[in-house]
Amino acid sequence: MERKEGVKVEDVLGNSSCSVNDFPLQSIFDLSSNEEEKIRSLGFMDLLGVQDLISSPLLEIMASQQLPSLMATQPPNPFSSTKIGSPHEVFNQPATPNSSTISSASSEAVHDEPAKLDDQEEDQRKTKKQLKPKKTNQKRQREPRFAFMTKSEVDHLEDGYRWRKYGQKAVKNSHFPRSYYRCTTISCNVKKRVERCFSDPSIVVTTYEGQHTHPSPVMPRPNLVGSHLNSAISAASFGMPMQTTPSHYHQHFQQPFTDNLSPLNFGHNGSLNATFLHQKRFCTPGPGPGPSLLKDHGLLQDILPSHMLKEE
DNA sequence: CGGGTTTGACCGGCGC
DNA sequence: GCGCCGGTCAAACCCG
Repeated sequence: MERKEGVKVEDVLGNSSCSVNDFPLQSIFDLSSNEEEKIRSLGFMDLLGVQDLISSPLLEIMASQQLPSLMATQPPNPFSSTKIGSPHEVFNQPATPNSSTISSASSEAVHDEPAKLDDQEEDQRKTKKQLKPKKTNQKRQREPRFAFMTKSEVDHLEDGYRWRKYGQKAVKNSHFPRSYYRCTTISCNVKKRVERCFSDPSIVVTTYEGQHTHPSPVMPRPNLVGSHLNSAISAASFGMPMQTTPSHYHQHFQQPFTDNLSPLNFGHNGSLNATFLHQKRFCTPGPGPGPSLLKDHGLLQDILPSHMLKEE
C-alpha cells in the first residue's frame, strides 16, 4: 500500500535530522547552531520540540531524573495544559518488542476542550467549500501534538486505534511522503501523521494530534494475538505505535538511558490513558470485567523492566 | 456494498 | 501581493 513513487520533492535539503547509526538521540536532536533554520522547515522536527531540547542534552535530562519530577508536576491532562517550562520532550523505551520508539510531545496549542474546538472547526470546514465563508479572526488552533520515532519497516504502525488515511503529501526536505490519518471513531478527532525520516528511511515518525475521546476499539486482532499482544496493548495505552509485522522486520535500538524513563511521561492524556490502559490491560481473554483500579506501579509493569520497578 | 486508500485540487498561513 | 508549503477535502478507485 505504500506508494513511494510519484512524489514531488522539489528541493531536498541535506538535513540529517535523524541517523540511526549513531542513534540514540544526539544525532537526532543535535541540530542547534546552523541546523536551527532547517528545523523550522522540518515538519516533524518542530513537532518534536527540538528547540527546547537543544540546550539540555538528553542524557542529562534522563540522568538527572527530571522526567519523574516532570511527571509529578504534570497536570492530569498534559495535552490540555499549558506548555511546561521544563523540557517537554519525553523519550521512552518502547514497550513493543519489535521496534524502538522515541517520542516527543509538543504543546503548540492550549485548549481545554479540544473536542469542542474540533467540532467547530469541522463545521467550518464542512461549510467552507459550499459557502466559502470569510475566515475567522481566530487563528486556527492546533491540537497538542505528540511525536514518536520508531524504527520500523512499515509506515503505519498499529497503535490500537483505527485510522483512516485522508491524505498524503510530499514534504519538503524529505524523499518520503507524509501520510495523514484520522481516527475513524465518530466524534474522535485525533489525527496522526506518518512520515519517514529523510536520512534514515527505517525510522518512522508518527505524530499524534489531539486526544482520543474513546477507548481503543481494537480488540485482539488476528495479527495481534500472541506474544505481541501484551506489549502492543501497553504501547497503545500510551499512544505508542506498535508493530504488527513479523519481528524479523524490525531491529532494536539499544537505548540504555531510556531505562530512566517513566512511560507515564507518555501520558498525553492522563485520564484517558488510565482508563484506556485499564481497559486494555483487561481486554485480553479472561474472566469478566476488569478488576479494580490499578496503581501506577501496575501500569509500569507493562512497560518497565521488573528491576526498575523494584528500584521504585 | 461498505470501508479504506489514492490523488489532484483547494485553502490558509507565512515569509519575502 | 505573490508564491511556497503544509494540511485537508472529496471523487474515484480498490478490496474484501
